[in-house]
Amino acid sequence: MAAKKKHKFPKTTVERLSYYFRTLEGLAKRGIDTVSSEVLGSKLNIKSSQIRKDLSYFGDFGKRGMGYDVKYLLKELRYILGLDRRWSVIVVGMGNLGTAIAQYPGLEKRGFQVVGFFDNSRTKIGQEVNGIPIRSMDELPDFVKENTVEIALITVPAASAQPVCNKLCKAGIKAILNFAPTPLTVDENVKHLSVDLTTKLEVLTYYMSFSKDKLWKIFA
Amino acid sequence: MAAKKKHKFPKTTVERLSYYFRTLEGLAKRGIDTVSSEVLGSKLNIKSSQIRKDLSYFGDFGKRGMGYDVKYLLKELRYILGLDRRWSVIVVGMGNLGTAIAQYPGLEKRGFQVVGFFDNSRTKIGQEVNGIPIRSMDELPDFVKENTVEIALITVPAASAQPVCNKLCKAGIKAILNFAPTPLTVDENVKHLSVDLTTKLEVLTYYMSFSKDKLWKIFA
DNA sequence: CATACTTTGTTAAATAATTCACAATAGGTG
DNA sequence: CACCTATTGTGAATTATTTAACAAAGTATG
Repeated sequence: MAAKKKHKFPKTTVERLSYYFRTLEGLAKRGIDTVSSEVLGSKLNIKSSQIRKDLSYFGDFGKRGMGYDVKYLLKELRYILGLDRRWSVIVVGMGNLGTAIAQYPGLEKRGFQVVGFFDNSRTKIGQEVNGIPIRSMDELPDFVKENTVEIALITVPAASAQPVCNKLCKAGIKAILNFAPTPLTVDENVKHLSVDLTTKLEVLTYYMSFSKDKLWKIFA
Repeated sequence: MAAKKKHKFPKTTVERLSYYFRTLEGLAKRGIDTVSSEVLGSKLNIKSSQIRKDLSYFGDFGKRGMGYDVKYLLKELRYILGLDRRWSVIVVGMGNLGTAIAQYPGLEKRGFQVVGFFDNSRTKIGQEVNGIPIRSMDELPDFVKENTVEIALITVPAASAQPVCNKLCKAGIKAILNFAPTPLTVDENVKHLSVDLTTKLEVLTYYMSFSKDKLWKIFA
């Protein structure tokens, strides 16, 4: 089952796989059961050769002359992206952003089960969001262990992000998605990425001010 | 004043400039007025040569033997990133995410002035957020023109993102930051980027499932 | 003011990512 | 079943990005 090939591949490949997956879901929903790299690429503004190469890092999923079977490729990508299982997620920092993300329906849909909320504000602790209580930061280490939580979303202000991150690492979390606009120093073995609203806006204003270039096609 | 050099530069350079800017702000706040590329790099897990190269695309901002004057470099980066002026921003889609972002203090701090909210839900129109009323989508074109709005944040569900985008382009918006998990087709001359929570999570779960690699240092 | 020390800006080298181009192959057709 | 068309998978070529290395240029010191 999938992931059978050897080579190193570009860091951006995995991100593109996610886009392919999403686009294929749309095709499947419309009852389309075969797609060529050319057609898939045209929907994403990606060259067909890029798609074929990305997929080839993981296996031979297509049929020459015929293209890719949508359902089969979806199954393979689901496996590669780790979406064939459920992941337990906690949200740390229940301000506006944390609360919004906690209720984002896209999480459940992809198998990300939000099982706990944490904050250190007296007024917030004990309140419920989606029927789940907001817990004190002191409860975090035990909670992570008892519920085998693997992923944490950090939605605290920039200044508290690093201490929160340290606590999460110590508690044995496996991955962190950071929404605080600050770089984090994270344990070697903990995967982490940041999502950064402010930086994206600044990239936009740079291009608005100085450039006629289009931005990345992939983000289109 | 800045932006004086010729060459093409990597697409990722602008994003890094934003990180440099943010880090320099921190240094300035701590009263530090000179920094070397080495020290700046160590704070961001970026090689000093990368920093020097990125900056060199835009000008000669440092002094050999001395490093960079923090305040001066901040001023130059502020100019390059278009942060030396105010930008009028609207938010389209006032669900949880839209509401959260509308109240994000980082926007005002960087000169992004949120001047209008739009939604098409009867129950939401007329309500106020931060003292600003939520308006009907019908009012959008006139509002954009009358208030010279340049940036729109799309926080509607994936299915409505493209129609909203079309409306924004027609209304003469200059840039779009898309939070809906779907690719958009946008007018040639409208800059746009997407911020994608789901994709980032899927990248994480791929790496959790299959790889011992660290993720990008820049996002650390 | 000569020497030692720093640290930039830049050219060259090394790596990485994308795109091209085409042989290999599956399926359809007469 | 021979030929035609479509489209993959991939090695080679191209393009893009990062890193190394170092001369140039500044400060500090005795």
